[in-house]
Amino acid sequence: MLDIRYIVNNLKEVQNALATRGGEYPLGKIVSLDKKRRDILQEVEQLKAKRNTVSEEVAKLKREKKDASAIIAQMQEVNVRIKTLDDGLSEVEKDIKDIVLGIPNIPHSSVVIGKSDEDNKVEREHLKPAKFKFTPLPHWELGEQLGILDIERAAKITGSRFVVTRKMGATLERALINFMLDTHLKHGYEEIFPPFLINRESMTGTGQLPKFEEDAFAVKDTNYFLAPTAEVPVTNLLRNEVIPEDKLPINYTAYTACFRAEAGAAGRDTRGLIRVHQFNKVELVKFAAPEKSMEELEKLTADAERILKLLELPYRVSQLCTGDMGFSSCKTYDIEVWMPSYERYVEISSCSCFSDFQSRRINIKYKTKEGKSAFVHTLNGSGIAVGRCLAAIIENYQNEDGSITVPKVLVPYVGTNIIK
RNA sequence: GGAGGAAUAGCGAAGUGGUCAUAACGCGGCGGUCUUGAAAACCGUUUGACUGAAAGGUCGCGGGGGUUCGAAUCCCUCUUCCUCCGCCA
Repeated sequence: MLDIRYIVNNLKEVQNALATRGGEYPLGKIVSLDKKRRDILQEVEQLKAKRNTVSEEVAKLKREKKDASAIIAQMQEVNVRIKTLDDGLSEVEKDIKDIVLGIPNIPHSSVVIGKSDEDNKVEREHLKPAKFKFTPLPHWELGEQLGILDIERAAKITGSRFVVTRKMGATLERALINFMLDTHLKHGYEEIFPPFLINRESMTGTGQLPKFEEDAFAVKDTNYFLAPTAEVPVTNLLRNEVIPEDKLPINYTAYTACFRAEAGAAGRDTRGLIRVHQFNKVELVKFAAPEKSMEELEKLTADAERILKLLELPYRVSQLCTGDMGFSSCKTYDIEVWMPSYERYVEISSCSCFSDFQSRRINIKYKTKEGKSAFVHTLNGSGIAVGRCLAAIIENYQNEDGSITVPKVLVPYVGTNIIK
């Protein structure tokens, strides 16, 4: 949520900044509604001040055992007016909020301006994709062949876009989760294991709702949603809290299963582990002072990259242009891993700074020693998507005989260096 | 799932319709006096949001709603916590 006062005072600038995202937003409407709000506020507060004064008079008269019925009757009338104004006020406030909640974050000034993913800027690449002397198999074929992926039976249990991992596949998946968490713990992150069911307020806080309700699974007859990412529970961990400045930055890492309806993805990436309704992910979440948040974004991205470096997987990092960034983000780096069967890079992590967009929604502040308080900046990124990582390992580490070499760092976790 | 109790400042806690919540009292924090330094003692200080050019005003006693001229206090509702019972991994 943007700062309404900032919108009102910097209308042109906000308009231009949002235009780089390629959308149009009713900012003028906000300005006029805000004017209306303040007009009502002024009138109703004056009346309330009067009421407070008169109430004191009533108390005084009663104490002196005098008659107060005249001014009480007068106040009854004033109260009717107050009630009307108050109702009008909450209506205007709701209208403003409805609009503001639909407006995306302002891109950071350093972000590349562009329309679509074609305008994203590749920042760096790590390792060259390997050239196979044979035709590499896609992970779903090799996985089924080795009996470590069972997509058909997953469909029996639940439906399409679900997977079952088995034997070394299951072990490898569990190993990846532990390896990722262990690595982040070594680099200053605190481990969080949150609930997978999330209430509406939390989903709204981090921006999944109200705009993207169709992307989430709702639990029938409850107020709960299945977590689409650990970002939601972990960011909301500090909702309505004030953090002493010397505690910043706060670094959390969390493993959760993630659940996504993939409503708009019919026919895309239908095979294998790439686009499924339930997947595992290790997430990184940071809370930082505003002047440090861009620096922390670089660190967070490096922390996510570290996983791929240690796994020795080829990847690249792109900065998303204004037109391709997510709704709440002010700057985003995507990390993409090389997927031989696709013959292209596939997103495996998305690292974003949200400035105070989320913290204003969910009221997370920090307080300096001098007693000044302001909204913190929130950041998060996958550290990294486990399912896609598993797919990348299967494909990039496959051998001609249909076996898979286990990445060196995972050997202690799985107890073998080859899967066959 | 059933029965009862509770929620007030950083913490504990008083206040149960109108001389006051810039909230008694205690602890903690911060500043100071004293001290070579520290402790103790003493003195002072210690919420946030909105609105307004300012003076000022409004709101905030877990959240929301209601009664009243006036609500921390009465009523409804939701949430969380505690105690007991039942069930359970």
